[in-house]
Amino acid sequence: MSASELAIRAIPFEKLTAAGVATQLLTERHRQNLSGLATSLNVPRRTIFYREETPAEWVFMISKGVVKSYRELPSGKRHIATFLFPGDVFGLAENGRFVNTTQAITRVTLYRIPVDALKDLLLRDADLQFRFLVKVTHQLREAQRHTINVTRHTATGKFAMFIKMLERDEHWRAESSGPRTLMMPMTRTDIADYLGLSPEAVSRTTSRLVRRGILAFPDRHRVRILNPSELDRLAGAA
Amino acid sequence: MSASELAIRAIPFEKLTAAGVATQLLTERHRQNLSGLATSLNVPRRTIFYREETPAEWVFMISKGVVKSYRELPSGKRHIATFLFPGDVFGLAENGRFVNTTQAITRVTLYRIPVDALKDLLLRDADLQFRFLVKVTHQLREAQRHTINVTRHTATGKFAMFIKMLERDEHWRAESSGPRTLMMPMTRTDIADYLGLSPEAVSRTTSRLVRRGILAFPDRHRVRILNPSELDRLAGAA
DNA sequence: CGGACTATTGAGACTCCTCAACTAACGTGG
DNA sequence: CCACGTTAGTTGAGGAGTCTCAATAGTCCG
Repeated sequence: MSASELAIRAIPFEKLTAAGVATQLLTERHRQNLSGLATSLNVPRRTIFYREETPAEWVFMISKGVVKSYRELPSGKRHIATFLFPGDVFGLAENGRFVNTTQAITRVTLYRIPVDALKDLLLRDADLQFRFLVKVTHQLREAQRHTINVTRHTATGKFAMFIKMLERDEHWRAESSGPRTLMMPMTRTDIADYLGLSPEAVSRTTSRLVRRGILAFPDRHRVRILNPSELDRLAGAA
Repeated sequence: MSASELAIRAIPFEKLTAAGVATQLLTERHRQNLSGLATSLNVPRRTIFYREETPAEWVFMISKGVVKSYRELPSGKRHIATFLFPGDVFGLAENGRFVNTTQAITRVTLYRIPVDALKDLLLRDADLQFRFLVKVTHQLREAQRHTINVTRHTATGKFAMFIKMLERDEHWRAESSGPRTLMMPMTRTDIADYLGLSPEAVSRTTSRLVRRGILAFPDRHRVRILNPSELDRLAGAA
C-alpha cells in the first residue's frame, strides 16, 4: 500500500463547543466564503446521496444526523467504511468518481458544495484549506483505528471498541463529560457490516454483554454502559 | 467514528514518471520552497525514525526505500498500519505526538522537515498544500481498502489482495506495464502483522499458492505471478 | 392492520489460532 | 572468511471462534 501519513499539529477544533458544521470546522469568514457555494439540504433517512463509481461533483458537510458510507463487494456482502456524524465532511473520490455509496441513517441536514468551486476556494484560501487538511488527517487516523478493530478476531472485542468509538464521537460533539447512555442510530446489520461480522454474531455478542451486566439496551437504538471499566478491558485487549 | 471524506478531483501525480519525491509530489518551485527546510537522510534498514507517543516534530518524505508504520497493541501483538514507498509522506500525529512507530525495512533515503516550518509554508503556499491534501486523501482511500482486505476471513484472499497492492504500487512508480516479478522487501512476519494473520497462516498460504501454480518465490523477497487471472479471482472474491 | 424487513437463537461446518518441533537464513564476532 | 548463535520461516495436530443455514420472534412502515 502506498499509504503516507502527515504530521501537522492538529488544530483542536474537535474541542470547540459544537453547534453544527460552522463552529466546528469553519470560522465566520470561512463560512461566508462558502455560503455562496453551498446548498443546504434536509432529507429523510434512507436517502442515498450518491452511489459508488458515479461522477463526483459535490462535497457534503453534515450539520445534523448520521450517514453511512459503504461499498458493495463482489461477493454481495456490504462493507461499511465509516459512519459520518455532524461536522464530518464526505465525498471521497478517485479519478473523478465517488469511491463509496453514502446513505442517510437518520433524517439529515447538510450542505452540498460543488467540488470544482471548492477546489478554487481552497487554492485561494490556504487557511480554510488547512482545516480540510486537518480533517482528512483525522479521518486517516480513524480509518487506521478501524482497521485495527476489525483485524481482531473476537466479536466481543470488536463490539466493545465500536461502543468506545461511539462514546468518543458523542463526547467531542457534546461537551458533556459523557452520559452513560449513547445514541446508536444504525441497525444491527449496519454494525455487522462495519465490524466485519455476521448479524448473528453481533446479536450473540450483545446478548452476552447484557447477560454479563456490562451493557443494557433500553431500546435498539440506545445503549447504556453499566460497567465502563470492564468495557475498557474488553476494548483494549486487542 | 467521526470519519469524513473529501472529494477533490485528484491530481494524477501518481501517473507522472517517478524519479524520487521531487517529481512525484512537488514542482520545481515547491522543491525550492522546501529545500531550505528539509534535511536529507540516508539510513540502514531497521532504523527507527520515531516511536509512537513521542513528540511529533518532523514530517518525512521517502526518496528511496521502504518503511513500515506500526503499533504495538496491548496484547503484545504488532499491527502494521501501512507500508510506505518512495514518494510517500509520513509522520501522522495526534495532539502533537506520533501515532505509530516507523522503521526502515530496507536502506532508506528520505527528507526530514520540521513540522512547524512545514505548516507555515503550507499556509503561505496553497498550491503546495493542495498536493499534501491530495496525498492524504489518497492515503485515506488506501486505508479503507486495507480495512476491506483484513475484514475478509480467508487467508488466501487476504494474501492475494496484498500482492495486488504491491503490484499497483510497483506499477505507478515504474511506468513499465508491470513485470510479473515483484519486489517484496518485507518479511513474512511483517506481512502477517499487516494482514492480521499468524505467521503460520501466511506460510501455509504461500505454500498453497505455489502448489496451485499461481505464484512462485525465486527467493523470499521476490514474487512471480504465474497465473494473474486466478490471482485476480482470489483477490476479488471478497 | 398487514407485510416486509430486522433481530434473535440454535446446530453443524469451516478456517484460523495456538502450541510445538524442526529447518533455513541471516549477521555478528573471532 | 568461516562458524556459531540468533532470528525468521515452515510444517503438523488440536482447540477456539465465527460463518452458514434454518426457524422464530419482534419491529417498522405503509
